[in-house]
Amino acid sequence: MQNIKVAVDAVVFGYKDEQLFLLCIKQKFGPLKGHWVLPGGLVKDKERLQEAVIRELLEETNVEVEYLEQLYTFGDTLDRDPRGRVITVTYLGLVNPEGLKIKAATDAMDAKWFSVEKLPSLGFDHNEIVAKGLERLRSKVHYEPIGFDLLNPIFYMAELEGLYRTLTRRDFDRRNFRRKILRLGLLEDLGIFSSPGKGRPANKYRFIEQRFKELQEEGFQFEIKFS
Amino acid sequence: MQNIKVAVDAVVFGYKDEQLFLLCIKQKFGPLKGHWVLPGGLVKDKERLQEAVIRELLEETNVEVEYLEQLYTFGDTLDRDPRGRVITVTYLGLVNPEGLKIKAATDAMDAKWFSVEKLPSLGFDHNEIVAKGLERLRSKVHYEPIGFDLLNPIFYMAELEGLYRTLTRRDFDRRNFRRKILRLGLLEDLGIFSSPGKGRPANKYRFIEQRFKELQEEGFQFEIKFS
DNA sequence: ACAAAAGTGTTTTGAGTACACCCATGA
DNA sequence: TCATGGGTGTACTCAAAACACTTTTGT
Repeated sequence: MQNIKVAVDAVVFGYKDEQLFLLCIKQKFGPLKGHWVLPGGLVKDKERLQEAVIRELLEETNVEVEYLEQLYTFGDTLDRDPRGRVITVTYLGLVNPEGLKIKAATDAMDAKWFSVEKLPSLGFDHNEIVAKGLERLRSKVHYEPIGFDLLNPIFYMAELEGLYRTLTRRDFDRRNFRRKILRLGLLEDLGIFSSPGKGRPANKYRFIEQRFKELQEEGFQFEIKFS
Repeated sequence: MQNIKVAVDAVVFGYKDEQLFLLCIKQKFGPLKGHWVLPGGLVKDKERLQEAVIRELLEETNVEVEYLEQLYTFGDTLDRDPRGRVITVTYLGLVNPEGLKIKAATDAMDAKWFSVEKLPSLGFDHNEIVAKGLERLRSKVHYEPIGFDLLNPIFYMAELEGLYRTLTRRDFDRRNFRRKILRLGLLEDLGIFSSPGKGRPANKYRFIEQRFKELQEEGFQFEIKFS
């Protein structure tokens, strides 16, 4: 008779000011009490996997994600928990700046956003999971328009540019990036908005979800590369 | 107390003569007795997931794969089996022509290679799993050199070309493909071999695994695209 | 000699890159 | 007016695409 438990864990990223953040919670019970870990928990018998992730995220962090996809299933740590073997189906989630802010308020609780550059040592094999999530995000951003889920629905070109700079960890020409991403025909120019600071006021843009879906039907492949 | 069982299933592809084949087995017991399904089964308590796949493949089909990677975890069919909920971690496997032949001999048993073009209706949600596997294979072949695992270690350029034609379902210029793949610097020209049929005898080539790993370290990205 | 398949060469196009330059605001 | 960042234009490079052509075998 098989004795394996099934859990879900979420690698949720947020973005702000050229920095990528990871959502963590502080363990309250169990052998890892006091350690930081990823949000997650056991799946209920009558619950879909993705539902379980969304539920745990709400319960533990009060965060709602903009984007969610299955990442990988980790199940090779045979003796992680003395009470029995656990395999965990992990998900990659993205929140926009709203989600990021809300959480900052509940900061005093047991959930916190960590800069990806200064991650603490997480419990279980969660650092490994984060690595997988980061890798997925960083590679996927090249050939799927998921970066937009980390921004406000309406954004400045410089923000999109900064996001890509942060995620790809590459430096590229501002002007060429602009042209490259505009040529895809997926951004709507919303005209000039109030100036955010110094210099000439900038236009804001919007990702045209609908247009993307249309193009996708025709076999279009989103792609943005850097030298 | 959670009551979920964990299984693995394998989507194993082979290739021959411009055709892609899928490995299936005929169910001997249970409610789906007599139906074709993917090789797989329950994971043992002290067994890694990938080990379970390899074990099941050997037990059920006597096939050894050349390549194996985790595909996706299906767990949303809450009432698939009356005896309880099962989530299944699926794997994508590739065999070279050797593996394909061996199996053809055991044909009379309960394992069989089906042309992907003429797949039967599989039990459970296995057709959905195959779709996922096909999609993964077809997209991954563009940016990772996994196609070679479907060929003999030594191959004619025309074979490689046919493989890419089959997988991408696109027609492209023979000569441009040749140049494109040679320019990557990952193939060793082994010189002229015996002529396989009509026409001028062809050179054989070998994928230089070692060279690929070296380049990968330097941040090289394998990529082969078609218009 | 001819068909068939392998291998090489050439032209054209267009995206990627690296720049210089102009524009509109705040101070 | 000057500094600052936003937006536009242009020359160069090089891979991708579309071709014609030559080479080497079997029949």
